[in-house]
Amino acid sequence: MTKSSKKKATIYDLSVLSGSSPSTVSAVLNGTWQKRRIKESTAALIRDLAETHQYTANRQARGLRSSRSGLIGLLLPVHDNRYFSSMAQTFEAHVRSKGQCPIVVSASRDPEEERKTAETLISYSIDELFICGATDPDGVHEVCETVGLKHINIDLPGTKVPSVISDNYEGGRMLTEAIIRHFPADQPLRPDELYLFGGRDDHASRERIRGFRAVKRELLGDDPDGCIQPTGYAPNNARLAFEAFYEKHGKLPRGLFVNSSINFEGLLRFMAGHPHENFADLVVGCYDYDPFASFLPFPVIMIRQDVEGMITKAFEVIEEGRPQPRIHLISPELVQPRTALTGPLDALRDID
Amino acid sequence: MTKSSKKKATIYDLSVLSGSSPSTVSAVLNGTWQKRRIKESTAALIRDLAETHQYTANRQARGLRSSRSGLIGLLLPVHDNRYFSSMAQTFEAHVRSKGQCPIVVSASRDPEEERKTAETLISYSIDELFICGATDPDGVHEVCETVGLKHINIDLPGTKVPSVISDNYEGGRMLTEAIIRHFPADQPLRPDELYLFGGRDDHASRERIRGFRAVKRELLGDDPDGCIQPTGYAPNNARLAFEAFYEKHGKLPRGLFVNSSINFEGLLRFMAGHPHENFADLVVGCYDYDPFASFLPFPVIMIRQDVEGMITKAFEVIEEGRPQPRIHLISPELVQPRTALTGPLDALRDID
DNA sequence: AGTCTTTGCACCATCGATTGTGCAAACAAG
DNA sequence: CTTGTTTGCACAATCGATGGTGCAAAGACT
Repeated sequence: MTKSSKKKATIYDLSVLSGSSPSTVSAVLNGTWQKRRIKESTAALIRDLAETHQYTANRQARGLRSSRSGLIGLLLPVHDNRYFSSMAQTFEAHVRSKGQCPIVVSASRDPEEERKTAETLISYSIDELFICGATDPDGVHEVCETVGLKHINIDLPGTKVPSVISDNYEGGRMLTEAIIRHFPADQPLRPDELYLFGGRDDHASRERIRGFRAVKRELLGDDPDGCIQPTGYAPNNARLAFEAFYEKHGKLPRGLFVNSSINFEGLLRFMAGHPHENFADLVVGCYDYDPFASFLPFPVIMIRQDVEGMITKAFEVIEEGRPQPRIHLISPELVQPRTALTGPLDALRDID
Repeated sequence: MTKSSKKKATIYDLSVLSGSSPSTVSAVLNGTWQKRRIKESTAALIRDLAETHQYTANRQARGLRSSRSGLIGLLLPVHDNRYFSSMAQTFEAHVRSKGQCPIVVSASRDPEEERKTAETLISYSIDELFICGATDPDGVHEVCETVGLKHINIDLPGTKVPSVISDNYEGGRMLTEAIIRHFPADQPLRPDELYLFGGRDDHASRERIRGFRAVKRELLGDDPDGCIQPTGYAPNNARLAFEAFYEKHGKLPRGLFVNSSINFEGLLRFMAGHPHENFADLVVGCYDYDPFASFLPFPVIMIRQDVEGMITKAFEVIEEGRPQPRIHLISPELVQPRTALTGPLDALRDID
């Protein structure tokens, strides 16, 4: 077993082996060697040694010195849902293509935890932070600001730095209209038959609700307050709301605008508890896309947010110097029932 | 704006402010101060200063000195799927509860990328690496081994270090049996009507196939080779396989064992292309659980792998000194159609 | 041959925290 | 009052890479 085993080679090891100084080795291996007028032959020798000894730079040492780490952070509410996991997948691809290392962490929609998590990432000297779906983006902003960390909001906007979010108003309108139009003309939906469940008092929910109500008024002529049921994002709270409605009316509303796929899981839980109902007349619109949900036994119209578009835009905006804290809207897409869209995974090849 | 803004406080700053030496400050703030016989009053003073100046240790500096980073890595094939995203979610909770920081990265099932990614993580001096679903776990092992990094395999086993995986044989048996038994006695499934699609030549697929074939032979008396269609994991390859079958036979097999939820997406894509088929007689078993898939218009029996159990076991095993490279089997769970299980998200509270 | 310029590289401080060691002051024992 | 012990902390080396500065040797020029 060669000496190369067991401990990583450092520039000092290579310096001894090559007969050059550590700084020369460093310069050669980090690309600044031309600027330092190192001979090509010296560089070649060192590169060779680095190769055979499998040298890779210690990022902590480099980061300590340069106060940059090569890490780019993504702060998510949760991992376990197709919207956010595709966010992670897309984010990772972008970061890796820039030659940096993604670090994706979730903070459970808890403002306190969001700040704590950001602090932790900061303690690793991350270079940039993408704040996605944060409950308190401006709180996270504070902690970034005090250390001069570049950051940007995604999915839910803040007021201090730029935000890249879905056009939730337009999406809410599209989805609501699609639900209404899905009913045949001879059995049109009444205003009190179209409910919105899920979400809470955040920007996205408010905008979707605004779109929902506007379209209801335009197309159905009325928009009763009681049809808005912001139950939060927990599946079980959504389930309880459906239970309560069902208890009271003996059925679900014919038209359902579900605020997210997580809330939609609450609807599934409700349905699992009512195995003999067939929900024949039901039309569901869900603000999020999940391929399996699209093929459920009742019509499910979905909104797919343009994750790729949002991430791309966010990277563009964050590169600008000190950009204005404006909101960039990215148009989402309406997805008809029984549609299997491709996603970030399709970009990967499958080795067989 | 107080001086605390703009740049982070270091132990040197606090050392000046408190009149103590940097080493004293360090000892107080990292908990080793009792061992160093620092007076309680000195410690209190320093803790106070640290608090008001929002001191947090620079992890890169600490890591450089101690050659530990506080980072624990999880290497995934992909993020964007409920199985792996729940893996990430669960992993993260465990790591955070140990006071460390999770770093989750995906490597697209590509052996080369798996090794490269591990190298990158190593360059950040991660403390442990969990290798999940790797195509070449032993390749990753090599790179970990040379630097003495603790690691463990999950989901797909290697031969060099312990592995914690699903009991895929038993799971394959359960799922196959459940599919067969789902057909009424008067219209029993014939051996050539039960196909397995998806997966490839990895340990998990082989074991599932072994279970599948064993049960077919036991219950149906035969087990034709042609019924095994390992199409890889890409949704589109699975779709093409379904397409081809349909082309040839004018219908799908009545019984379908789909090797993963990603492959199942291939089935959806196929179905989207055949909108007028109703697939009335179809029974699908899927080796993975997705709540939405469970409620599709045909019976879908699923296997939920015990992610929480696997992660917990993996943490136990990795704590043992130099454990044997044995395989730990974790039993998966059979999930009947129309079942909405709770997941890692339910452990989070929802603030309203 | 003497001066000036360029080439090629070595030296050393530095980033922030950790940790082994040394040592004065306070206290105890004789 | 002297010697020995404990308390409480400061000092300084160290982790690995970076980058400013300095300087000898080689080449150019007069």
